[in-house]
Amino acid sequence: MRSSQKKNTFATVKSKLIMIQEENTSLNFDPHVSVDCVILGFDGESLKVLLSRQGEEDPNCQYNSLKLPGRLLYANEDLDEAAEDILNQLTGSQNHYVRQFRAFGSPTRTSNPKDVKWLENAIKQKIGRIVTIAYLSLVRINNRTHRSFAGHDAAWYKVNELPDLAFDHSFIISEVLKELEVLSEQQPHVLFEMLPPKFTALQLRRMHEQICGRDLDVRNFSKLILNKPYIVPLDEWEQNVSHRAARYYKFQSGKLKI
Amino acid sequence: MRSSQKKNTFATVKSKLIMIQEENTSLNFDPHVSVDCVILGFDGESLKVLLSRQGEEDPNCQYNSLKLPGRLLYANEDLDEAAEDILNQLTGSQNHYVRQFRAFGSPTRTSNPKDVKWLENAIKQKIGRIVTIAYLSLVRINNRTHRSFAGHDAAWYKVNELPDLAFDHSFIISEVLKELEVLSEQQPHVLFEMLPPKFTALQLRRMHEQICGRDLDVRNFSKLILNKPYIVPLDEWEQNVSHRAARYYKFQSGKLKI
DNA sequence: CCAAAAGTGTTAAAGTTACACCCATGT
DNA sequence: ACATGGGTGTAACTTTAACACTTTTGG
Repeated sequence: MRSSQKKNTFATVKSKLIMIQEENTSLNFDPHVSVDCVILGFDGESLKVLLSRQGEEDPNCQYNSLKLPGRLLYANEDLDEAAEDILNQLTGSQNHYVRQFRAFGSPTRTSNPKDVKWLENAIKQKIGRIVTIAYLSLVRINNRTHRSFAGHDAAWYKVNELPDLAFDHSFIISEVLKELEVLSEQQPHVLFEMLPPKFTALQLRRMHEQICGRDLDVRNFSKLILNKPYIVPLDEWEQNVSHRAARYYKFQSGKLKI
Repeated sequence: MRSSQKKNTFATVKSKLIMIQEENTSLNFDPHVSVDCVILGFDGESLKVLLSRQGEEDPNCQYNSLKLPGRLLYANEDLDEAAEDILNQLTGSQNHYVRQFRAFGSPTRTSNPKDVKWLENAIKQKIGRIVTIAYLSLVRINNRTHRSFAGHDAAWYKVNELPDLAFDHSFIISEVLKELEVLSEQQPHVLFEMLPPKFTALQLRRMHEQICGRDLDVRNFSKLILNKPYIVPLDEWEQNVSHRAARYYKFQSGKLKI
């Protein structure tokens, strides 16, 4: 033991340092790897995305304080595990849909001066570059969802009215929203993760309208969606509404033949 | 200049080394990031994937010598750039389709002893973990494509008859093939990157059959595909075939309304 | 004239779109 | 009674799937 310690002469240590520095700046430079989650929900009116706020709400703040929830990847952690963990930290372990979306690795994605400032402050080390793996997830908005995450507040924001976000997070969200439109056509059943256990036809239709960005015909929508075997009508109706009460439906995950 | 050099005292250098080592082994341990390309082609009969062979063809070789072409990400290089570069190294700068597919980052994906052996041999440093960003690309198979890549041979292999591959590359390919089936339905025009400039209806149909894994009706296929505006018939026919000569078509990338 | 692959149309079924009126409830 | 949103059906059109015979060419 001792004898191996003794090998740390100035020359040896310095050569190791140079080796590592070269490694970090040349061919095999290793970027940091992070996982960011685009967590989407629907409140009956609008599509919303869960963002975490870093630091003060001061509008003169020196860095972009709103960002997607995410963090650097831990050692020995799978990408999917990291995404699940981030999600659970924020929303508890309720049901949700989560899927890898895409990696974003532009060398300039962390170069905005405001973001550099934040990174240096938050991570306490010089960050050259971060390759992030973005995840798309769909959850139900409820009160428990407003949890703090790593000491920072998380809150829901309408996807149509987003302020400036850190890094390329605005871009990532816009790409995810395009993907969501595809998803709503190909696997409409995953969208039910965003609805309450009981929902009306109107809620269901509004959600689809928000996602595909246009109004849908009421009658055609009923035929196409409400007749699916995985949507079952309940013997419950709205209460105390000043018009004919709407029926409630539930999602039956059993057989989801489309 | 000189005075700043002098700051590299033993203590300073050693503390830097420790800092870097800690950074590499604790919470924010940084995995290596690589880009691997699933390069697909069609030879008129079968779907094929371009694999690179590392080292000898000896069946008793100590490591899995066939793998997807790929490499670690360079500093200041975008993910898409890396994929394009890998592709160009192998195939020249002909037309091709290339798109990010998915990141694979299981901590155990590099733990097969054969693969560890190869990594140590090839990269000359201890590799804890590699997160790879897999790309899907479609190219035309021609003679120029059989290039060497970083000193290793590359060759086409039928996707239905693949031998064991290094790491999780067999899995990555199988996932990409599922994606290709989706792609062939949603953006059938990208498939033309795999066909020669002139092709017959039979070649086109065989390609689709290989991708979707079942036989297609000749007449329906003609109606659905050959009538697309982006497929234009030529006044050329096969020569010297012992049956009625088939017409050649070309792909017109101008207006690809589906 | 035979073998081998090319080329071509019709019909039935399913799915999609467009469109308008009466119903139930609270005020 | 009225204002508000709930709920329902039909007809035209488009898309998909199933299916068989004649044509061209070389040997």
